[in-house]
Amino acid sequence: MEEIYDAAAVESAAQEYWDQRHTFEVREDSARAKYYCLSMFPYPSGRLHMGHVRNYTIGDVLARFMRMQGHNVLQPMGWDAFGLPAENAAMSNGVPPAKWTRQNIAYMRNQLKSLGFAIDWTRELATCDPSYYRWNQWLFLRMLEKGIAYRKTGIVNWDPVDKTVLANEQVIEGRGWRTGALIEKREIPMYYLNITRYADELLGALDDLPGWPDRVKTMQANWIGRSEGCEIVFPYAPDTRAVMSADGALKVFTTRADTIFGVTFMAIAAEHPVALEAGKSNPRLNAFIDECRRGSVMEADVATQEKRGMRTGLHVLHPFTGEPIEVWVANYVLMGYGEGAVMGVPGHDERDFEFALKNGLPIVTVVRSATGVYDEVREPWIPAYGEYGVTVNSGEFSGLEFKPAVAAIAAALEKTGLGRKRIQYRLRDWGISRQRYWGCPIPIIHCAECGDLPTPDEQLPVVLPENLVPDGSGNPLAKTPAFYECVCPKCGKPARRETDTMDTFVDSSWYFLRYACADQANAMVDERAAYWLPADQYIGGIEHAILHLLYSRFWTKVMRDLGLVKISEPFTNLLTQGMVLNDIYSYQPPEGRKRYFNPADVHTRRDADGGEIHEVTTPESGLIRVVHEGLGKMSKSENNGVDPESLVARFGADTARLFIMFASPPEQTLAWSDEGVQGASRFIRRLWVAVYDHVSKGLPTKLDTRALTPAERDMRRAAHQALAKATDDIGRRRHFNTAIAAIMELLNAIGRCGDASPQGRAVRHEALEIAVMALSPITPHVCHALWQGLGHQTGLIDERWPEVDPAALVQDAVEIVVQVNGKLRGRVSVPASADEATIREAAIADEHVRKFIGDKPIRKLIVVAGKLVNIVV
RNA sequence: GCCCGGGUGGCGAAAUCGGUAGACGCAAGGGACUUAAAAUCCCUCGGGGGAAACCCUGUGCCGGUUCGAGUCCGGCCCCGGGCACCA
Repeated sequence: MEEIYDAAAVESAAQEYWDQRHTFEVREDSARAKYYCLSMFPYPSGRLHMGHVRNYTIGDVLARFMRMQGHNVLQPMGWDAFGLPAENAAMSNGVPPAKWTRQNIAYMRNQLKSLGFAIDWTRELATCDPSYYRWNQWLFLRMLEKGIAYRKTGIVNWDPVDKTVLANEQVIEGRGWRTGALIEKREIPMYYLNITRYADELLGALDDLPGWPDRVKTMQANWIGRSEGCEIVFPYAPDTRAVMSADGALKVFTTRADTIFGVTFMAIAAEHPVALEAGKSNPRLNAFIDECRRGSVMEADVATQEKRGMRTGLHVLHPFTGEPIEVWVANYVLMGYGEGAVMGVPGHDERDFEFALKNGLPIVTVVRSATGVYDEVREPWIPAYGEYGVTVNSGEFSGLEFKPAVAAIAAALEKTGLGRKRIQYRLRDWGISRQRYWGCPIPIIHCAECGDLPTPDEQLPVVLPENLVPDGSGNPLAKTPAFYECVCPKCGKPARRETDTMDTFVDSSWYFLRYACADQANAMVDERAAYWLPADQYIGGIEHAILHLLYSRFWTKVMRDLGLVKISEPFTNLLTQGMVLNDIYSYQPPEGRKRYFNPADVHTRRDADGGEIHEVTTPESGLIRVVHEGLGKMSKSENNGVDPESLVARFGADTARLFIMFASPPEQTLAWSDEGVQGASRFIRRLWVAVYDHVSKGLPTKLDTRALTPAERDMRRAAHQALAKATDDIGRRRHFNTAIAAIMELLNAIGRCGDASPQGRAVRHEALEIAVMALSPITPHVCHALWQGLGHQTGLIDERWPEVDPAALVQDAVEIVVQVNGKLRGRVSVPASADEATIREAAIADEHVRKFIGDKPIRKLIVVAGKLVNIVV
């Protein structure tokens, strides 16, 4: 082996070795245990960033580790290739999204290859290829047949200047990002997937996912949000009936039917038909409705905005008392969620309480506190008002606890047809229509006479033209007759093709199935999916904890119900990687769009008061001062990614991999800093030198474990302890940083041991082999070279993971910590086999401990076997 | 606003089931080697006191449970993620 470690030479040699032997190409093999190691595929944004390196190194460590444990390992890679950034890039530089995307894929593929991941590249896929997205279209049509896909209206952000629909990300403080125009809500027809049909199963099946982190399961359960309650009908009063020129009712859902007698107002959404009718004859109300219809559709905005309302002057009737109740329009009630109406119980709901105070509405106490905290609800609000208690002022339903009250009220409502018990989910159906170009076309044909028809299967795929360049003024597909002009499959007359495309979450909801059979031209999936799925390990960012992971679970269940797969859940084990954060710097010019600057280009200095000043030199305006917005996940939109390329060029892929794995455990959020990269590089060089020094003196004699000196036994124990720790940390705990620390400690121990005797060299040889093998999943290239340096002809990746020798771990004596009143006062060494009485005596006998006991009587003495004694005086 | 995480030295972190707080590394300071630099090796390194032995104190803040709390419970503060059209 070479004396000097040359990362570039070592890495290209190792990669060539694997490539030539097609080491990571795998076939289905029913005789071997399979291990499908899946990482979330990247969006081809242009360059890898450290979040990708972290994600794919975690996957690679597990793939290589499991392979060395004897599994048939599949680790695939692909591209989540449709999406908004390609259109944005097209707008700024005139390149078609397809070209931009494919260039990025080519570049990033090379970056991934330079990092030496054990990927089967023969299965690579990109979601923008017709051979992939045709199956989106095909399955969508099957869903349409089953009624899982359907059409209804939905609300979108509308930019009135560019006359285009904007993504939430493109709405900044209520204005369009390019035009600065105030955004309006607009209702348009869209396609939806009926995920709520699966709500119950998606919720219940979380219990069958022991390999998922609790925090993800909790988030999903809360997102689905099952609540038991009542649907209650408030019939129109005569005034409302007159305005609506029909009979009707406001329908609400509530989990607090026990408070029905506390209803003092009704709140409806601005888009509600009753609101719209009432607005026609009331200009002030109409203006308020208009105001509500502007602004954001985002839940975060709706929830934080000031709660405002205006009376309609109309009334509905209380289902029990028949009393008229005033109907208000409120900006916090959303039409898209439930029936667009809620009952207002200011006595026992905090939001209603504030609304009532502000608008001078009556507050009625209808629940008596179970703990006697209050008699009557009055200002200010206290949390106890919202708690369960016993009903009062509720007519025949007074004096009941929560559950019996709800049961009695629901039964009474059912009798009169004015309500019933119902289960409601917070989860809403998944709207998949996007008024955008760079996505999978929705395979629908609109015929003036025959209506909306599915594109016949034999005409699939509906191919997206790849040469268009969006300009920000709406979907270019809608301006391209060659795309949208078509023939009605039913009547043969000219018809118009749907120009909306699918949400890119559709693409990512099943790509992991396609990897099993990416070359299959005649079906969405084939029998190979049955071999590989479910994925044994899925790895990806915690930011996908809800949407992507929930959609993938839903999609899998739909495919199961269509008989396409046998599995119900796609991912057996989930590792949610913490985000790699970096500083965000921005500059808001007096006019136009906010610009973001990469932290690498920002210079920070201190002003006279010690405050920080951040500056960037720009070609067009010279030195400008930028604002530090804080830390955020590395993303293209905030331009705070760190390209690993320079790190790889300077130190090599192994150092980059080792550094990111050593920085923290994978689930933890990581604020980016390259401090410490020197240490990773240094450690690899030290390992190289240790192996070189060892083998340059010739290969050792055979190890004879019975003929070791105490020091040699210590060395051997250190090696096997490190192996045991690394095996457990990688295989079970997934704490790669402490596995690395254990191997560092081992190398330190090897360095301290100067034993040059034949058995001393044999022990060192074993220890070095353990260090090289245990580190190999993390730094595979250098370990590949060192393995050959240690005298092996084989490729390390084809070796079996070493076994811990239990005999090597045996210790004669153990150190026991002695506390007096919980404070550390001494340490005693006792035989490993010592019983409790011996330990107790040794502890009390310790001179230093006695000083602290003094002449005080021992009141209590706790012995923790093998660890600690606590003496209480 | 709601849901989910996190907060430990100058920095990244460790402490796996309530039992020695700071393993392993970075940075810094001191020293060795060198004409010099780099690299490498050795020593110091939470704060306070002390010549030292050692003592006191310390895991975001306030309170509690326990022989013993970074870890469990209650209340807060701050940071990050998600909130359905960024991916």
